[in-house]
Amino acid sequence: MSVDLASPQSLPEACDSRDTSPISAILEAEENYTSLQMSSAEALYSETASPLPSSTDGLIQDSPDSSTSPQIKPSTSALVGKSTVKKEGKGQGKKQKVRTVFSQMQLCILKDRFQKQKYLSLQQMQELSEALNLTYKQVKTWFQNQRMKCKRWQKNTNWSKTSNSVTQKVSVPIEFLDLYSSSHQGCLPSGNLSMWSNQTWSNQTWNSQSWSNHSWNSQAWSNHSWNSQAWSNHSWNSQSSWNSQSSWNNQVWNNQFQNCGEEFLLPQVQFQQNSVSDLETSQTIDLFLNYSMNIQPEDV
DNA sequence: TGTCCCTTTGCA
DNA sequence: TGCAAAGGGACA
Repeated sequence: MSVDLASPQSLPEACDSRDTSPISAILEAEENYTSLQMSSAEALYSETASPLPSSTDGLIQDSPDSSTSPQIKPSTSALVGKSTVKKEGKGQGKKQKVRTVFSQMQLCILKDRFQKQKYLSLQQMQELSEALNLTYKQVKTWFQNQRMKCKRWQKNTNWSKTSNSVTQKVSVPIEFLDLYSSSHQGCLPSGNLSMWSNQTWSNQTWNSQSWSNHSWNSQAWSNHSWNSQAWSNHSWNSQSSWNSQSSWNNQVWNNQFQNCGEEFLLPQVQFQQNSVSDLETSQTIDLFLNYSMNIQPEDV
């Protein structure tokens, strides 16, 4: 795949003044990216079975427990990742499993959100799914899979801690970073991708100098991030669907992640733990968009 | 009803 | 073949 998602040349539409909202712009950019990703066969398929391919369309809606999703909304375009169905054959009685391939942009936003919040309330999941043009169920499943992935990582980490305290210092960050660094690969400006590879990521790479070189500074982030006061004022615990178990788990998970080296692994000014809100979701999208367009936040 | 956990399945 | 989305059972 040689398409450069993030380069401004690839996203001319994102600068269009028709719709300046971050969501629209980012989804529009995503649409272009998806269309570029589509093979000719897929394009043909999407023509004949429009609006497929889309992870949110009929195939998903037909799933047995899709009725549990608070809402199923029709897809409007191909801006989501593609989903495929294996052509008929085995498993006549069983429904074919559809495996959605989330787009890079969707993964960026999902992972960014996950880093800040391991558990989402029903409403938050709904809003996120709407923003990403995914189904509620897909977002829920993604978060669950991600939690399991993290748990496995923690298990391996603990195991390697006890078995090899020497190599742990090196192996843990590399593995852990995969959760985060990989999530941004598709959103980065062209030419910088190598910076985000697991091999090259290091404290050395992301010192303050590197950040200033990448048009990001702490001031920009403080302008776009919620401070602790905002965080304390924003009570997502008040949501009706937020039960005590979820709340507890959320705290445990977030604490676990804070305690397992996140502050060491992540650039100091990158993703702040204290910002969890729907407003921030749009801000995140805004930031990703600006970043992908190589625009400094303070210029916006 | 959501989460955990394991498994199945599709794709690069 | 590994990864990741999704299925499904057990549990609270």
